[in-house]
Order: sequence, then C-alpha cells, then structure tokens
Amino acid sequence: MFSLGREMENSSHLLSPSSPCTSTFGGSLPFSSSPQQTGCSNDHLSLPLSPISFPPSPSSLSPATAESLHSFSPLSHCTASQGLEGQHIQCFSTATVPDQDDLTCLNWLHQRGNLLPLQPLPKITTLPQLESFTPTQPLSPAMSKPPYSFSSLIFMAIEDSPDKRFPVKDIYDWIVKNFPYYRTATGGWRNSVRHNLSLSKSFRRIQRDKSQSVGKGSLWCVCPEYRPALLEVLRKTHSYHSTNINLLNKPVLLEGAEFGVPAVCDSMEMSDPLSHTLLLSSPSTQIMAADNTPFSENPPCPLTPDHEELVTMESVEYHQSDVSEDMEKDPLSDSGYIELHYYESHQYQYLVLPGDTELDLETVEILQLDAEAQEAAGSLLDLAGGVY
DNA sequence: GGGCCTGTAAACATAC
DNA sequence: CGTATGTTTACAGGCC
Repeated sequence: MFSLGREMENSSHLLSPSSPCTSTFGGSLPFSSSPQQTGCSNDHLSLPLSPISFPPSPSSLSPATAESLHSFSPLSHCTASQGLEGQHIQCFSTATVPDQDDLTCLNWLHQRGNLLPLQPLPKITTLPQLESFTPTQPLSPAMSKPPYSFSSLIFMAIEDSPDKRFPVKDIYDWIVKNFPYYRTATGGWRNSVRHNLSLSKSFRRIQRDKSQSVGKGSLWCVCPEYRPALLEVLRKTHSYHSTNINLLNKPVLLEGAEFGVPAVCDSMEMSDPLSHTLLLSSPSTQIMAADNTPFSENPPCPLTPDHEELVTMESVEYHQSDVSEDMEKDPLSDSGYIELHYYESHQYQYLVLPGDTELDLETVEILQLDAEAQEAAGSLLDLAGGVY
C-alpha cells in the first residue's frame, strides 16, 4: 500500500478518461512565444494521462495496488472502517463537488492569502479546532530568493488583486509583502518586474479610468490566453518546491503514538514518507484523539505550518455533523489547485487537503510522491474536478 | 553549439 | 525638476 503512489506511475490501467481536454506540459512561460495550446476552453488544463477513477475498481488493479487500496479504502472512500492495522482512520466527506466553471481560477489567492510553500498559512485558522494556531516563521529561509520567476510573481500578484489588475506599484508591494527577500533586495528587481511586464505577452497594459485615475501609470492584467500557461508554470514550481523539497528528502520517524493511537507502521515502507502522512480534509476535518475527543478539546500543541519534519500515520475522524452548512468554502475548490499544507505537531506531520477535493489517498500519494508521479497521474485539475 | 528562457542592467522616453 | 512608469536593448547564465 505504501508504494502505491510510485506504482501508479505506471498504472495506466487505473487511469480512465475523465476530461476531454488534454494538454502538454510545456513548462515554459509564454514569454515571447505563442500561447500554449490546451485544446480546451475555459482554461481547463489537464495532462495527457487521465486521472484515476474514483474509486478505482479493485479488480482493475494489480495485486499490489489492490492491496494498497484495500488497506487505504477507509480514507479513499471516505467511509468509516478499520484502516491500517491497528489504526483507526476515518474520513467522512460531506463536501459536494463544486461547480468549477474555471478550474484554473485563482480567486482563492486573495482569500487564501498564500499558495506559497515558504510562507505561513494564516488562513488555516478557519479550522475551528485550530483557533489557537499561530503561524510561525517559515522554517525555510524566508529571506532567500523565491523560486518563482518574475512572471510568476507578477501573475500571482495580479491574480491576488480584487479586480485582477494591478498597477506596477501594487505589484511591487505585493511581492514585497509576500516575499521578504525583496524587502531588502536592491532595486534592480523592480526594473525586472517592469521589464517582464513590458516584454512578456502574458501581461497586458490597461489604461486607467481617467475619471477615477489615482496614481501613476497603467493597470496590468493577465492575458486570458496565456493564463493557463502561467498557471501551469506556477503550479509546477509550487509543486516542485513543496513536494520534492518538503517531503522527498525528509527522514521518516515512526515513533510515538500521539493521542494514544497505536503507532503502527510496522508494515510500512520506511522509505516512503508519504506513507505515514496524515491526511485531513481542510477546513472541515477534525483531528481526533484516540478516545474520539476532538482535537480542539485535547490539543496536543499548536500546529506549525510548513514544517519539514517527520511523518507518521495518525487517526483522523471527520464528522459530518460538525460541518455547518455555512462553513467557509475552501477557496481552493474553484482553483484547480490542490493545495497541500503540512502542519507539524510534535513528531507528527499533518497533510491538509482542501475539504471538498474528494481526493482519495492513493491519488494524494501520487500527487506528492514526486513530480514525475504527478505528471504521470494527471493534473490536479482533473483529479479535483474532472472525474465526477 | 544553438535556441530559448530568465534575470539583470542600462539607456531613454514619457507621465505625473 | 525629480520620480515613477514604460519601452527597448544588451548581455550573461542555465537549461534542453
């Protein structure tokens, strides 16, 4: 079960067509180049490989994979049953499949405030049981240069703006606000921003409304036809840095049984840190202690986001009744992104998924195991929305 | 090695 | 006039 993700790289039989749209992974920005051909309308990105069916039919699986799925079926199918050996894993998903007119929508950016692996994740406090959670400084060097190109930074800034358009100065401010590196960087990067704006076909200059004009210069927006490519580059960069760096190179400890939950994992492959990742469905998931005491009633410690630490399997229970109808909708549901957050509590690391992605564990493993697996498994967009 | 992408620097023009 | 903005050119480094 714990090599499932990697195994599924080659498990094309698990993949069933779910989206009429395919595209290639260009991986390059449309910088002075033609737009990436997605062959799709509404910016729907996907990969040549189709996503996994949900849930995969056990009969269609290789023995090892089927065994894996069997072991993880509780979480995969979000129903209550006995999970890992001696381990109680429950996940009830009440999320409905969201309308995703635009699966690449980044509206969540300004809601979420963060899609960056090197940044704190303050919005996670929407988890009711994590009210006391206080973001800490990222462990990664906050002052190091971000991995994102200027085009990506500009793209994020514009997408994060309420009107999807920003003057240059606001782009500066956004970058400085979100990437402390640029607070102290010399001014040359601003020149680079302007250079990118002017040179890249991805961005378009809009004349300000003269009647409401305040400030110098024009407004800049993202050209819709280049948006999928920008999004793809951003996603790949984000994925690479959050997955490969945060997970794949980390040691694995299987010690301890927080909340009194048996620390199983004897059968786990020690080499696969994701095998021991606790998956939650944010924001409507509760971490449960062994006695079913909600996490909020028995918090072991504040969670710290983005900790590159150890991973172990833990109990999780998701109570449908605990989810109010008006609970904040995960902005990621419309984004086409699957944002994976890692929160650490002692020796445990929790992987928090958007609440309504309805991803099953094997899919998640594929998404995280490595970049190649991600590409082989299909885009997050299809996984999130294309199969229902 | 060549092409492309990206970052950086610089010069210059224009607008505020 | 100073500063901000926008355009353009040039060059270097990395990657494929």
